[in-house]
Amino acid sequence: MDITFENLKQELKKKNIGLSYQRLKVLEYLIQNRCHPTVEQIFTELQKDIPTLSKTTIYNTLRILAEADLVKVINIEEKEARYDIDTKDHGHFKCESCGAIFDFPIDIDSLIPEDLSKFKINDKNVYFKGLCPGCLYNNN
Amino acid sequence: MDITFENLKQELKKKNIGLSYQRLKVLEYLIQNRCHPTVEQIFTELQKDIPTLSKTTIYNTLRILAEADLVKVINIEEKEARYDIDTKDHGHFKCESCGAIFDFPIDIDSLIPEDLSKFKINDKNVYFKGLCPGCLYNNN
DNA sequence: ATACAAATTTGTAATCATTACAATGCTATT
DNA sequence: AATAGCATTGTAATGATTACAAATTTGTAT
Repeated sequence: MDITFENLKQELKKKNIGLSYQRLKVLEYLIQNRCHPTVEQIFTELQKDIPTLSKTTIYNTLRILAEADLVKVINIEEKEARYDIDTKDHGHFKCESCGAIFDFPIDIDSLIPEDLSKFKINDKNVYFKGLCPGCLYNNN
Repeated sequence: MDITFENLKQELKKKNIGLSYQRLKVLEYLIQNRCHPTVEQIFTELQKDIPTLSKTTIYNTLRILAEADLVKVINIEEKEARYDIDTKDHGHFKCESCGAIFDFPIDIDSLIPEDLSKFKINDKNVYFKGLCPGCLYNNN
């Protein structure tokens, strides 16, 4: 299923999550900004539309969306969480020079070892770090 | 190369890292406690041996060991970092019920897609979350 | 051994993302 | 319009980590 605003609204309804203006704005932002934004980024941008916006609302909304599996939390950094509207399995690469986070395809399931056959896996994360082609080229 | 106290001491010398009592104690603790301990755990335990020990020393030591690639930082949790003396590639599974972290073998390199051929990969992490066999059995 | 410089440790204070909580505001239903 | 329940807001608390400066230890040259 495609990640469209309408589809996600359906999902929220299906899961009995109220479609408040703030929540829809957060969703909209995540759909349009696939750069794995931080709470700070989302807050700063949406504040332009909603002057009374509280950062707590962003935290609440993201927690609810994550619990409903509509958003994936990315803990690739030590300090600040990032959020991804794409919940399908894929890897993340963080450039240690420019800080950008890149998606890459990865077939995680094909590598799950026999050792885990008795475990119930709810969440799979593959994080790489290093230097992206641009920074390598510029010797950053 | 095996992970022994003596081998690690050699590594420290080779990298011009002073072999202070505190640093050796941290290494010793990590070798003997492969449960991916937190700073708090390491500090609490070593304090018994070194009453004047400061938590800052644990942080400093772990940062130095990690920079020297003698220890791997595990950011599988949101808040607290964990540390692993085993720097060879392997996956980590965190049980969301009991909190235990399990190692599992995984051939990460075979998964790296063509898309990343122009990236320099310095660090690879595979983190799963879910329920371990024990907790599944006990319906935790 | 002594003195000195450099490295290391220590303790306190600051930082900063996240969470707790209570008060206010909004929405839907009757 | 009244009410109840949910959502938002703002402030204060939490807690891991870092900054920093003083004190201690270590290594080295004399």
